[in-house]
Amino acid sequence: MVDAAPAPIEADWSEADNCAGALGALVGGFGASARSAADCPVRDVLDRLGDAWSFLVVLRLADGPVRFNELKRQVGGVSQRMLTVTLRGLERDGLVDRTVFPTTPPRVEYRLTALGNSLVEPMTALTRWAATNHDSVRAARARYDTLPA
Amino acid sequence: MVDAAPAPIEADWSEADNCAGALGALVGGFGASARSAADCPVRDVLDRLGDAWSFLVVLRLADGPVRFNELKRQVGGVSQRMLTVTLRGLERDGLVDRTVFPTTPPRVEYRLTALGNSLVEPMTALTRWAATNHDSVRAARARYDTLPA
DNA sequence: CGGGATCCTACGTGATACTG
DNA sequence: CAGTATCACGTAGGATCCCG
Repeated sequence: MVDAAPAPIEADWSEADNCAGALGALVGGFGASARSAADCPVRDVLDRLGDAWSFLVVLRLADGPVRFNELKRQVGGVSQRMLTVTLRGLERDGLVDRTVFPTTPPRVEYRLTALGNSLVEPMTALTRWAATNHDSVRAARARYDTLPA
Repeated sequence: MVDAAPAPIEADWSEADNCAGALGALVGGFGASARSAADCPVRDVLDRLGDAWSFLVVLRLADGPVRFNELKRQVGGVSQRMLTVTLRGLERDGLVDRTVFPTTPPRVEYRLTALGNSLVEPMTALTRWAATNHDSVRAARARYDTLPA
């Protein structure tokens, strides 16, 4: 198997207002009711999209089905193992569909599920923000780094 | 200092189409031109929002200024160090503003900058998606985990 | 209260080799 | 081609102590 236990994060959020304020309300209101990260949608879902790879893979898959190695090339910089792990995770979460063609050599195609596709739009919003404000961020960094030691 | 080197990721994306397809176009088109992660807006920005903390902190800050320990409690589960590191990162990126009141005991307030605020909306889109589809994701996981060994 | 400095460990990650 | 298995490393992150 490839990395069994995902990490048994089990802190005590009993007093935490994890899903914070206005958005907390939007999300459904947590705080005292949330027992673990899994109970907080924001965390649960974002923890997965958190790792750059998942995000990039979904983005790439938004263009249509792709084969493993093609995907690997297009994403770029991802190791075979991480791509596999990432795809398994996305598949597990029902965002990606994996199809194996019993040919030789084997052919495996990955594509977004309906659920996965519904995620593309919100992700695009963030991506667009990134594109639009990339310069501002870089400028801010430069400024910050040129300050006192 | 707190964690100097951010991580010298310097792979060779020369052939990679990092910002993928349709969104790649939207983003500005990379591929052969991109030399490092820093050149890809999606990666550059998302790598920061990637870690759950940044995302959650910004979300919380969207409700208004907060003091350090208050923020720590509200986010929940974050260690003092990580909150500090996270806030420094956000400050560096120009998303968060840090104000120190020279009182005793010290009082430090964090609030979103204009740039930070502009990020709230796209983040909300993702958050809303998470809230809406959390059940589907959990269901998918349960299904996946009950399959063949 | 806010946070800097240290120490220490787990696990994420890449490189490599093997299979069908 | 599409993985799986193994190993070895780095660093992200938690715990702690202390200072202004």
